[in-house]
Amino acid sequence: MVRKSKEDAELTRKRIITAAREVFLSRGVSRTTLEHIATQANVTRGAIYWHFKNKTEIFHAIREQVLLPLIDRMDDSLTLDGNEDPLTQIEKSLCQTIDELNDNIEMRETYEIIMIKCEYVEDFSEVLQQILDNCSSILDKLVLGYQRAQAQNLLSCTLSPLALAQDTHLFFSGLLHMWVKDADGSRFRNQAKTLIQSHMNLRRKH
Amino acid sequence: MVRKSKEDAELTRKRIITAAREVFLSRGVSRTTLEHIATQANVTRGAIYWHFKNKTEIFHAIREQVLLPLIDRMDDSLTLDGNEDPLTQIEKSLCQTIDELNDNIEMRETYEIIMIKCEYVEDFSEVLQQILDNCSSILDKLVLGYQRAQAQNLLSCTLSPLALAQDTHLFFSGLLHMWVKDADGSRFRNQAKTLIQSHMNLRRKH
DNA sequence: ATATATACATACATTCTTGTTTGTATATAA
DNA sequence: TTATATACAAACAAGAATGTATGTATATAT
Repeated sequence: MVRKSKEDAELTRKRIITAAREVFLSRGVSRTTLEHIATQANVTRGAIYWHFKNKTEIFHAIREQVLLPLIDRMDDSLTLDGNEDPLTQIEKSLCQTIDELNDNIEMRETYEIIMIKCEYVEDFSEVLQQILDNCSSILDKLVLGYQRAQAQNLLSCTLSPLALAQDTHLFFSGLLHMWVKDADGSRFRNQAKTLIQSHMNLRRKH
Repeated sequence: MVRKSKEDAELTRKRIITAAREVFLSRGVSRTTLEHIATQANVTRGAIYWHFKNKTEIFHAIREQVLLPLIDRMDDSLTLDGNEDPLTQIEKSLCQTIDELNDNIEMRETYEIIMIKCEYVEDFSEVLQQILDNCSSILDKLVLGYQRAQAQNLLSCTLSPLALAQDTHLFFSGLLHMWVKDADGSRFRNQAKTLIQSHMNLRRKH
């Protein structure tokens, strides 16, 4: 049998994406061949070429599958003003992302691939720009949070909301990178939340 | 003519390293072949195989050429207690690294390769451990600085020196990553020092 | 019921890479 | 001065990896 129903086809597509994520993770993006992915997915390269133009397109599919939902959640948790104070809100939002990394295998693997199993050249260099754009949008949300904190007189210092947001953003970028690299968890993964708490306490009045 | 003097041979070795750095930067480590490097260095693969076992060894040579001196300088500027106060000392040390990245082409290119043009799998996964070890040593130096700052009652908050050092370390890691990704300089490179200043001001009393 | 497009598998041709082997001119040591 | 090791260049062999072309069974539309 060859021809599958539409649902079956969509299923193979997803199998290919999952397989690619697994192989990318263990072999790195550049070193994995379409044959590797095909074997892992129990299909032939024919199937892959049917669903995707090339390896780069699979990479983008993996990214979208995980990143698009994440951005939405990040947006929500930083924009919605609940009944928490702004600083707690920021803290919870950061912690929530760490929780996601811990709980969501696909997200964790995707992050790991993006950060340390991929070379940003040629086709992939545009991803860098996307990452920077992404950062800008997160930064904007943080600025809003700190502005509200300032308005409510919650801040321990006179730094501008922008400066605080930039500092938090860089802190969190560093944390994510270290989180990924710290495979055994001893240095960063296990104490990520404590680090976030300290970071936020530094800007809390009193 | 084929056989060169020892000095000439050492010179070709360096030419190969420089060529490799340049090609790694533009094509990524995985996608560059030894032929690429040879062409760039105006030698044949024979010369490369004479001086290095394989591509991985060239990568390590590039890393050592830049990283070993850096670690020494970092050690010095954080360990030596000059006549500055500890917080200023930390700030200057961080700024100095940024200056180095701006001024030293080899260092800048090497950092870029290590951070976004290299996949940490197989032979390269051990580099991750080295990076983490490196971080530990920098963290230790920062802790010492903050301990002295605390002893001199310079700190604005009650956070432990360790917590402050971890926060600074993560901030600086994030900054370096963004510095590298921000090729056009608009978002991070041009204001790196301001960001460092803000970061340190956050912990200064007064 | 039949035609057609779909969802692949299989086979093929071509190009890249790598590692090794062989050759060789010449510094250098003895 | 001669022998030997050095510092490469050039040639060779073999295997990967890619993209495409072709084959084909079967959903699905008509």
